[in-house]
Amino acid sequence: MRKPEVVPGKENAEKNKYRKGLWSPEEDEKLMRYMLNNGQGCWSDIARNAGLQRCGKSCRLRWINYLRPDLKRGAFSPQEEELIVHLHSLIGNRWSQIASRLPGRTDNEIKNFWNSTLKKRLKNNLSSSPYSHESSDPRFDMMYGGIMAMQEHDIMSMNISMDSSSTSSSSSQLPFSATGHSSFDGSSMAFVDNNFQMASVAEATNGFLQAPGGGGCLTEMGMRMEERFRYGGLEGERSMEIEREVVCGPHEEMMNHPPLMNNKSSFGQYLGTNEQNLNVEEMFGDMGSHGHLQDSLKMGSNEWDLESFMQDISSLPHFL
DNA sequence: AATCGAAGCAACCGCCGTCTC
DNA sequence: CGAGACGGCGGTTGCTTCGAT
Repeated sequence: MRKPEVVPGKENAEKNKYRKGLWSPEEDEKLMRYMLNNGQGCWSDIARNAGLQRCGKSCRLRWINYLRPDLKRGAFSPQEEELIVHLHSLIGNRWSQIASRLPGRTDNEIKNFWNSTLKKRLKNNLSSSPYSHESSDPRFDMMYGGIMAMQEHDIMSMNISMDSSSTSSSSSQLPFSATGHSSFDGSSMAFVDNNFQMASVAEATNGFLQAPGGGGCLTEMGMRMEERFRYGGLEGERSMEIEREVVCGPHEEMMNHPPLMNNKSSFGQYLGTNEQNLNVEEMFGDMGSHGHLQDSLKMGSNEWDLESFMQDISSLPHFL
């Protein structure tokens, strides 16, 4: 935490107008009282009118992260942890989006929790066991161990499951779910799907092993699959281009070792074709008919609609 | 009791998108 | 249409706490 301080120097006069550092109880009280009486508005005005020598941004942050009455205090519940891990596997470091799925939790809180606790736990789980059997928390094995096992056993084919109609089986616990062998033992694991089949995972994993950082990224950090769907230029049609980005390791690993295969054609290579036009309903099954997602997919935007996606994944079963 | 390092967390920084003039 | 203000977000910093030695 930071001590309250005022930066000296004339050149910083503008900055000096505002206090920085820790909030005093008096400041908290001023802001709280003002917010409860007047509600939210322009944060610069709030700071001024509440009699605070803080910039609007600082007030906003304090309110959102600490003073808001609906904030939930205390440790994260196991369910919350699972949801964070699950959502992070889907959308990465979009903390505000993740926070929006956890009532009473802030993006900052979740971000801190992830960086200090969950990330470490994931790492420990991976280093303790390349396969999921011996690690302490099977949920993380599900997330990060499964694909490692695939690579290890050179599975030659797998299907991508978008079967969201199964709402209670283990197959629905991941965006790509393993059915049949939820333990991800690799020896007989297969990703099952109704719709399309990935021709050669071996080819894909070979690609990763050639990534900067070498195969180590697979064995040390596990692998993470991240999908991005692009749909554009197909107005009025349900077909869309799918761009699949497969990356290895947690986020920081991804930053260090950008994925080699991150474009449309590369995924086509995975599939053994140059391009895949996929039906949304086929892709998402029932999920696509839940409303927002399918609608958003038809909008002709070049980026998929995250908001809608987040709304739609609420219809999916949670991790446990 | 003192020291040190890791963990946890509050808050700042800088960037980006949106809005307003 | 461009500039500036503002809000939101993710990344990062640095302080406090706590446990181990």
